[in-house]
Amino acid sequence: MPELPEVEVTRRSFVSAIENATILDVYCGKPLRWPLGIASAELIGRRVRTVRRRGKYLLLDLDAGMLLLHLGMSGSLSFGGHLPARGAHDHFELRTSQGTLRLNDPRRFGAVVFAPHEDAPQARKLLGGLGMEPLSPDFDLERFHAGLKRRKAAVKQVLLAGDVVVGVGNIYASETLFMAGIRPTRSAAKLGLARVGRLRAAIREVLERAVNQGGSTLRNFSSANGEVGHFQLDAMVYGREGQACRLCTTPIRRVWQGQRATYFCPVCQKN
DNA sequence: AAAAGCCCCTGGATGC
DNA sequence: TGCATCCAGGGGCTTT
Repeated sequence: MPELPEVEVTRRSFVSAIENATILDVYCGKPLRWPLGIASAELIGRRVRTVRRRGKYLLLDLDAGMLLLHLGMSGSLSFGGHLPARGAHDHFELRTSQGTLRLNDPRRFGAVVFAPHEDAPQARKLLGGLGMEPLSPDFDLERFHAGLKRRKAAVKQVLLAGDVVVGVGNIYASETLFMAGIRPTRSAAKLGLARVGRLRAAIREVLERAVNQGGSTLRNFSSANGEVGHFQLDAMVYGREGQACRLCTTPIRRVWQGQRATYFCPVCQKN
């Protein structure tokens, strides 16, 4: 579900529909990861300026303050004038003059947090440590290389940590390292410029393609306006333990790194 | 400062 | 069919 492409596709699917809408009512269901941080009544009457994205966070800019929204592992948004009746996992709703924004999140790892402004502690706590945006021009080779240089941990885990580059989730981490021919357990600091260059290209390519094709469909992703993503991630390694590598037929291996599965081809990803 | 573990929660798949 | 176990796409927090 929500890796960077899904979050971006979701944003695009409702940003123009919600811009300039006035908040009429707020619904909070079961608690999410953190409390909203403001009495919901205080949001009523404020207007939604626009919706931005930073990493996997959506930022709803209000005329006073902002809402930071995260989809966690199982969250999805819908926006519309006539949404179906609320279900058991619909835990947050913003009813506006232009439609209702609804968060469905079975596992409730997601969050909606109010911050008075982007430099306020509530926002800095969540956004402060984020790395470069992979699809923006500031994701250049030198800075990426420098960022990896000062991390001795395994490159897979550095990608996931998001403090060097954001938006590379567990699936894309395995996939992009395969594309770049890099062993996931390799120390990030030890990667040479050529490999870092291949990794950077792989990250850009995969994420960009997924965004352009409407979000990857790791299961059944659909954006806030109900459109279904068409990008079938044809995994080269992810989820393919024991199956033949699509390039060299060697069985794909699975290892655990920081309580998460990593997949790689021992031959195509020598080091 | 960085790295390693832990944990939040529900549901689907699998195995007995 | 029922029940237990394992696993899941994230990431902040606490402990080393």
